[in-house]
Amino acid sequence: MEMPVRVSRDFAKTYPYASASATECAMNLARTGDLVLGRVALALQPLGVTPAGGLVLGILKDAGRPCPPNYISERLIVSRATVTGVLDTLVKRGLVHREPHPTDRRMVLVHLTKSGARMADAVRNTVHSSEAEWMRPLSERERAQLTELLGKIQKNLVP
Amino acid sequence: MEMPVRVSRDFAKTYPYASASATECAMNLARTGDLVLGRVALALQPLGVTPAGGLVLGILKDAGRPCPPNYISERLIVSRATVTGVLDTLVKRGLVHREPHPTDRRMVLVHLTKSGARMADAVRNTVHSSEAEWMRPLSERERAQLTELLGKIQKNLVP
DNA sequence: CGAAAGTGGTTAGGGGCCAGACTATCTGGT
DNA sequence: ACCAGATAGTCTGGCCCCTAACCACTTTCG
Repeated sequence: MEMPVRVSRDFAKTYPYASASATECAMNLARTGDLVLGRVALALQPLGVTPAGGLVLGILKDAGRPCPPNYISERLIVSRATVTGVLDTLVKRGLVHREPHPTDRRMVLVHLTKSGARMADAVRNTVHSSEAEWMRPLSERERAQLTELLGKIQKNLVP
Repeated sequence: MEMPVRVSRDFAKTYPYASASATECAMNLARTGDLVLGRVALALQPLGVTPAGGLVLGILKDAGRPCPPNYISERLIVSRATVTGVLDTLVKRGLVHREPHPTDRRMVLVHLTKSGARMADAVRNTVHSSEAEWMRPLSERERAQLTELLGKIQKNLVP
């Protein structure tokens, strides 16, 4: 497969209303993002934790105190239903446990266990050292450029 | 949320072995890729087809003839088991049907139905016109830069 | 020829993600 | 005090994705 992915030679003729450069950006963005996510999953596999689980542990660790699932869902930019599922698997692995909120009985507080806290550190270390590896072919200048370009797209996409 | 996503001020102190620029690239890559995929799903929703299903229809359309699932799985860079599932939902929607291979009895050939072929076109049109929208904030020069940078990362990630 | 190795598709089981529905609980305004 | 609306967490049912195991069929090779 070509890298980066390119549109076919007659793209402009087949899709006159489209933009070849935009399509190439979108395809390569999706592809590279997917590759990176796959690599994260691979790097975390030996730790016995999934990317989603690792992110949740990091959020709890950063907060420095037990948090309700709703807080996690906002940070992760993911639905509350999804957080319920991720927490279930973290509980199964003994990295986290749920306790009722002392005053608001609608809520639950998610606590990091000892091994959950250790795992949060291990995840950060693993992921951050992998990232340096992945981005090696880019100079500092190119990395700054890439981040800027991605930021522009995000601003346009998020509103 | 900041865009692009930035690492905290004391990142270098907390993770001395890591690279802040690499981490920012990775975070924004994952985030932007995810945003784009979400937008694709959103754009396709009115058509009643999912991104994975849309890609399969496109592969069949491009091939111009019935294809075995294995071929689709290689093109999609996805496991055969996943293709089985995606085909099941396409069959349910009447966009595709399976026929036994005439000579090799291990295989199946996936045929586009009439409405599947129409859907393949609709998907392409919808996605390509959305892409132009998403990339609007980038000049032609910036788009070329972005594609090049992503290509470098891919080359480093794939082997 | 006939067994071993390879290939193609599916199934089973584990996650992750979502929308929508449901329950329990809080809060605000009358 | 009370009820309507907001909020928190969960469950259901879909879809996507993976690995491993399985079965049927082909190919290869002694």
